[in-house]
Amino acid sequence: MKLFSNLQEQVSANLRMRIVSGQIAPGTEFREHELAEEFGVSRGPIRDTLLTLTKEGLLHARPNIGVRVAELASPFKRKVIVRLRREIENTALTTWFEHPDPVLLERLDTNLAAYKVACGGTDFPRVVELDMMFHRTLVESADGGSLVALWLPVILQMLVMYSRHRNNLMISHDEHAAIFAAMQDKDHEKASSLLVRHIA
Amino acid sequence: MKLFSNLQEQVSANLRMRIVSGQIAPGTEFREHELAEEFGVSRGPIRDTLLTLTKEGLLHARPNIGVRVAELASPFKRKVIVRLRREIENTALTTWFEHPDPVLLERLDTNLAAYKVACGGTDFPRVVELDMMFHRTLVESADGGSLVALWLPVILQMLVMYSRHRNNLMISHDEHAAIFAAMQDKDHEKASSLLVRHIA
DNA sequence: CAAGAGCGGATTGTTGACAATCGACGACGG
DNA sequence: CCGTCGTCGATTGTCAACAATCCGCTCTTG
Repeated sequence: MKLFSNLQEQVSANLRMRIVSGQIAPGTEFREHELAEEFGVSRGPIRDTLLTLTKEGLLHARPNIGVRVAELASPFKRKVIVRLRREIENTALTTWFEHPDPVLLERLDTNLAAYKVACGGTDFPRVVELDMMFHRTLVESADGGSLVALWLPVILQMLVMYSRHRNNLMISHDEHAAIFAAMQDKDHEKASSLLVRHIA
Repeated sequence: MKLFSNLQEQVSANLRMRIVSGQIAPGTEFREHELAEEFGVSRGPIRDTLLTLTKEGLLHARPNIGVRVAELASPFKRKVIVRLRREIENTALTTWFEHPDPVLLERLDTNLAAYKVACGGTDFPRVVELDMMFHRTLVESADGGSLVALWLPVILQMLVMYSRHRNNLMISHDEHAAIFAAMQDKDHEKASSLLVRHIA
């Protein structure tokens, strides 16, 4: 089974994680031809990828000039982003507590297990990916995942800011586990409080 | 002076406004070849356009199948979107009141004049565009416009829901004018209240 | 008659070549 | 010596042809 049906998604997923995990520094310039050669594809899918990541806020594109990795968000933007992310994820959490579906708990449990394993390994982008996947699973559970598209650019901005420090992601796992535990206990108040504090 | 440097932006702006203003119904399928013929360009820029509008939430794309105009947002999603938009725009307004720059007032005044004229005309997409531009100008004024990218998908979703009824947009003008007046009077409380109530 | 494999047309995905545009460098003139 | 203009190389923008994939239809088969 192929994970991605087209090249654009493969390249996008790869580059996205490399940027978000801090492997590529802000300001780095991308040349379409270089990327095409590196990934062994033509410039077509590369152009799609650059457009995608630009819309996600990870790249900054200027017509006829080129594209570069976006600079870190300003303190002002950070504050707004934190509030937006809290708004979205806490809404999803509240929705779940209205009809607590055990399927979500299963998925989060699976994620936490994989997260713990990844923390002991050396594949850093993988750790970032699992961190993000925990929250994505939560957001997807509400209203058929209609909020994911709005939520994605927000969390990507946050990850690119914080994932540079490995320590954050280890702490992150414990906080995820605490939120999960509160959900298992059907303690809405506590889970919500932990989630909001986790997002900062 | 050319308004857009490349074809993709021209086509995107055109289609975006046609969708947002309700000229193209949700569910409508797009064929790349047809659009290419209609706009007199090749499929390349069309593909970029479809990708762009998909990321903005106006289109729904399935790999190897095709793309169609996205369905109207669910009531759940609407509530979240309203809160997100209030969060962003009210933050921008608050920021402005910290250092009230008359340049913003000028721009809003210009917009209101054009808005009023457009309301009397027949170019409906133009009216929608000016409605959106009022809020965009506000959001752009804060922190060098860093919030615009996050704000865009949100307002597009709202416009596509409400712009189907011409009446809303006439009322909208008066509410814009009221917000503008409160800003002129340096009445933060009132302007903020009007803005939040306007966004619903 | 129903279910499923296989064919055919239509549509998207990918590619390499060609055109347009921009930034840097150097020559020229004040 | 400094500023300006023009040329050149590099890079992005556009295009049309080719390949891969999917949907609907038909034909077979139990």
